[in-house]
Amino acid sequence: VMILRSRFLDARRKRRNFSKQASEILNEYFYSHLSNPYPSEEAKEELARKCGITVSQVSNWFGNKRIRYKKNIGKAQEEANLYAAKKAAGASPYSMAGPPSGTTTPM
Amino acid sequence: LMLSANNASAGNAPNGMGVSIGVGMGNGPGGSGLSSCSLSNNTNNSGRTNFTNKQLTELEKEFHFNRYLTRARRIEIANTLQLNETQVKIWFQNRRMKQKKRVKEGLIPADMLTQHT
DNA sequence: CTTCTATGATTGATCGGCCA
DNA sequence: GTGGCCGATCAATCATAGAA
Repeated sequence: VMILRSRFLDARRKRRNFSKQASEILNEYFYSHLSNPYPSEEAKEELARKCGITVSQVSNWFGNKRIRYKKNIGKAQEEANLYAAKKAAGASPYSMAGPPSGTTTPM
Repeated sequence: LMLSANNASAGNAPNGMGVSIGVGMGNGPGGSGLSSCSLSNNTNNSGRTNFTNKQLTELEKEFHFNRYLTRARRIEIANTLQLNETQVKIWFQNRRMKQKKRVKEGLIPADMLTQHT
């Protein structure tokens, strides 16, 4: 193992988890579009703004989320489906309540 | 040494995820025994090749010389580094995308293309 | 403080589309 | 038709933050 950690210089070293709210926004979008969790460039830009992260980070998040979601299915993942149930896509007539800020701006 | 930033970029959608499996892959290692160090290419259990430090260094050097490869150059490099032409080609494509990403977000050297230190 | 899990980033390789 | 490139994505992996 000298087999280097040429990746030492990788930026992975200093990673910061996203804020709780950012994760909330991302998960909300993901579960609201489970049938097609591939946000457009524009959608990514908006998510990035709302979350206070870069578009690239949004892409990374979705990439990881899709794969990891798929690797579970049948797990508590469906539990997280609560996100969808709670805020559903587009317009939830009833409660828009929920967690934090109601930055629910569909599109 | 160079800087490093992060990111990736966004994307739009193929559609329907679900069953994406099917990783067809095309070439297997050709069936080799194990991959250690010496001969043979060291591909992982999966089809991913683990480039050595030397290979990466050479590729990087070549990239700074030219961001695009000519067929001849590609063959030469592939030979020198004991890689396939395809691997070299793909490495350059990925490298170009990576640099673009860096330029897009991070502030990377304004002009490095015209190359002048 | 140590161990284990969750999560962000990196990267070789694939897929579809476009163009010379 | 053929081949390279681009853009997005996948899939495995790395390295660390955070929970137990």
